[in-house]
Formats: sequence, C-alpha cells, structure tokens
Amino acid sequence: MPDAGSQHPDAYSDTERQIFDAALQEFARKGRDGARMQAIADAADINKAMLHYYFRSKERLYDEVFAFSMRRFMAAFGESLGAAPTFRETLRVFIDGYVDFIRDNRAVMQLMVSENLAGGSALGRHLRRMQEAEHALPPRVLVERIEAAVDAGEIRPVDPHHTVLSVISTCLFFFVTEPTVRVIHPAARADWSEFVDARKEHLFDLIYHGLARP
Amino acid sequence: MPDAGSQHPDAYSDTERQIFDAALQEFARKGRDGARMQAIADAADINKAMLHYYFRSKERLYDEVFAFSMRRFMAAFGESLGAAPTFRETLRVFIDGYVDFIRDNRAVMQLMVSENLAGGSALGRHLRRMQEAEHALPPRVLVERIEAAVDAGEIRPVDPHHTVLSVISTCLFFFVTEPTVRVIHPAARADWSEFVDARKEHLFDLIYHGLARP
DNA sequence: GTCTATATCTCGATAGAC
DNA sequence: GTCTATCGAGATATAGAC
Repeated sequence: MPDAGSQHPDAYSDTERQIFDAALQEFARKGRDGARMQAIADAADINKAMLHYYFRSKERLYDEVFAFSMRRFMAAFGESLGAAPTFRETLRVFIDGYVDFIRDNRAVMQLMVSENLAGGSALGRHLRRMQEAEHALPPRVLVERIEAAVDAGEIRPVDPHHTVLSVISTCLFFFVTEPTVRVIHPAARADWSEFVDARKEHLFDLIYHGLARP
Repeated sequence: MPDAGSQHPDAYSDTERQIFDAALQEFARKGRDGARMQAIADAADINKAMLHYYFRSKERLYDEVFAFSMRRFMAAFGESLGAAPTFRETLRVFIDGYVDFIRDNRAVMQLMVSENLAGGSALGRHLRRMQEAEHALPPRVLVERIEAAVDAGEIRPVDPHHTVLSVISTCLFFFVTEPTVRVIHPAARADWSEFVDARKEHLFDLIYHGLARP
C-alpha cells in the first residue's frame, strides 16, 4: 500500500480529481510560481476555500501534481516499448505509443518542461530517488534495445544514449512548441491531430534511415 | 532608424543592459507571471525603484525583453545557414552554428519555450507581424535548401517542413531539458560543453544518414 | 463538505528626499 | 539617477457559520 503522500489520483474523490486536473493544467501553463490558486479553483468549479480544504497549501498541491505527473511520464516511456521481434518494429511501436501518450497528456509533459526551465530541483530529487530505487530509469530499456540492434548488426554502430535523446527530442519538441508550429506550419493549423499522425510517419522514416545500415 | 519601442539593447546604457540581462534570465526561468521584480533587481544589483525608473512596469519590461529575444532567436536561424556548395555541408554548418548560438544564449530559447507553454499569444502576434513584413520566416530558407537537395537527387524525397522541424527539435530539446539530461546522462554531467560538441557530431551523423540516398 | 468573510502577506508601483 | 519608505492591489490561507 502506498503511503499517503504519494497516492495515485485513482484514490481521489471526484472533487479531488477535478482539482488535480485543473491544477495540472494551470501549473503546466504558468509554472509553479506563476500559477494562481483562484484560476485553479475556477477551472475546477469550486471556491478557493475548498482548494485548501483538500490540499492544504499551494506547495502541497504542486508537489502532489508534480510527483504523480513525473511517475506517469516515466511509466509511459516503458509502456510504449512493446516486445517487437525486430528493432525496426520496436522503433515504430515506440514512436506511435509515445507520441500518442503525449498527445493525450500534453499538460504532463508541459509540467516536466516547466520544471526544467525553472532549474529542475524538484525534478532532480525525484529522478535520483527513482534511480536509487530501480537502479536505472525507463530510457535505459530503449538504450539496451539499440545496443542489441547494433550488436546484431541490424543498425549502424551509433551512440545509444545520444540516439535515445534524439528520438525523445523529435517526439516531444513539436508538442512543446505547439503554438509556434500552428502558426508556421499550415498543415498543423488546419488539422492538428492529422498533423501528429503524419509526424509519426516522418519521424519513423527519418530515424530508421538514420540508423539503418547503408 | 528603429522606433523607440523596438530598440536593440545595443542602444542601452550599462544599467539598462544589466537590467535587461537579469530580466531575461528571470523571465526565462519563471515565466511572465512567475518572474519577480525583486529578483530581477537583486540580480541586476540595483533596487526595485530603479527598475521602474528605467522600464516603467513589469509588462513593458517583459515586452521589451521578449520582442528583442524573439528577433535574435529568428535571426540566429538565418545566420547559422552559410553558403555551402553541398547539402551535406549546409547541414553540418547549420547544426554547428545553431547549437553554438543556443549554447551561448540559452535564456533566449528558454523564454521562447516559456511563451509556448503559456499559450504563445505574444509569440503569435510577433510571428504574424514578421510573416507579413517579410512574406516568410527564417526556417523557410532551410526548407528551400532541402527542396533543392531533393530535386537535385542529393537526398531522399522527404517532406521538407517536417524535416526542418526535426532538425530544430534535436538541436534545441536537450538544452530545454538540460537539468534532466545532466542527471540521466553521465557524460553531460561530467562536462556539459564537451557533451554539446559530441552531440553536434551525433546529430549530423543521424540526420544526414536519415536523409541520404541509400 | 461548502461557502462568505476576512486576516496576512507578497508584489508591483510610486512618492518624495537627496 | 539613486534610495527609503510606503501605498494599494492581489495573492495565499484561515475562521467560522451553515
């Protein structure tokens, strides 16, 4: 049984879930300090007093939202990795799954980015705790798949750590800068969801050819 | 001669420059609303009254910092594109120049990202104004180089817009998430600047192979 | 659990002496 | 131009009736 300080929102009441969702959006957009409790209360359709009744303080609310979002974000990484026979298939499945997760949970990723902009002190604490508990972070699994593919001669000899970082970059960055992409890219403005699907195809094509043996 | 509302910080006094630099760092880290005038004053080594003496209000200060940063950010894109004879060289020079610019101006990029997280209303306004004034944004130039390389048969037939977005993603994202990268990636923690150089090599290798004809 | 009213504090901004 | 002191708005947080 998890301790009280790190419960999954599944254990929340309806009201708590409403607050949590509203807080996630607000913190993701405005950051830890820029977020306003009034804005969260409005979005959750309750008043400010109720916020404090359920979550005591802004700091506790942020900690709760951040800790859960971080676990979700890391878990999604592992969940996007299926058990495909070839590396080609592994890459395909990972890009599809990971991009889909971000499309459905954009605020979670925004919150991670926001923490990085602010210096990542809370982030570093959580990451190190996860490293100690599990001896490695989820990206490690993709690193190992790449190493295996290199050893098997399926792809060129590339640095697996740099490669994983590049895959993550291309899967996430266009969500981070969605407002800019919408202005610059006509197709994105016309139909975002269709654009995301097209992007999955492009990313797989670009990265697979980037790794494949000539 | 530029109008008074959009001057380059080169026209600033020493004090104004100190304030500008401090404000850029603070806005980049905490965002428009999360930033604190007191923190900016402290970093600029002056008191709050002087801030308002020079920049009237937080809003005006932000507008000044944002408008200048955006122009710089866009200009860097064009400046990173040399006049190399082959696409291979073009890509090499661009990645080097663009990554170097971000390494030296991380806060500028952070501010752009921060605006995107917040919804990008100021960003959209500026982008559209630039589009109207020059009929196209700087990324357009790289798009054209890719189109030309495709037509010349130098690279595979790829979507140039998606490709440019992927190049930008890989060049910027690891700076955005620098605190995370430093925790996860041992080489980055040991020597960041060396890591950045290694990353330039990796990116060129990955993307060039991703585009090259088999 | 929910709401109104209010306490307390922080922040942006200004007044006014120098 | 620079600084101290302070105002007033707006933010977090709480008290207390229901």
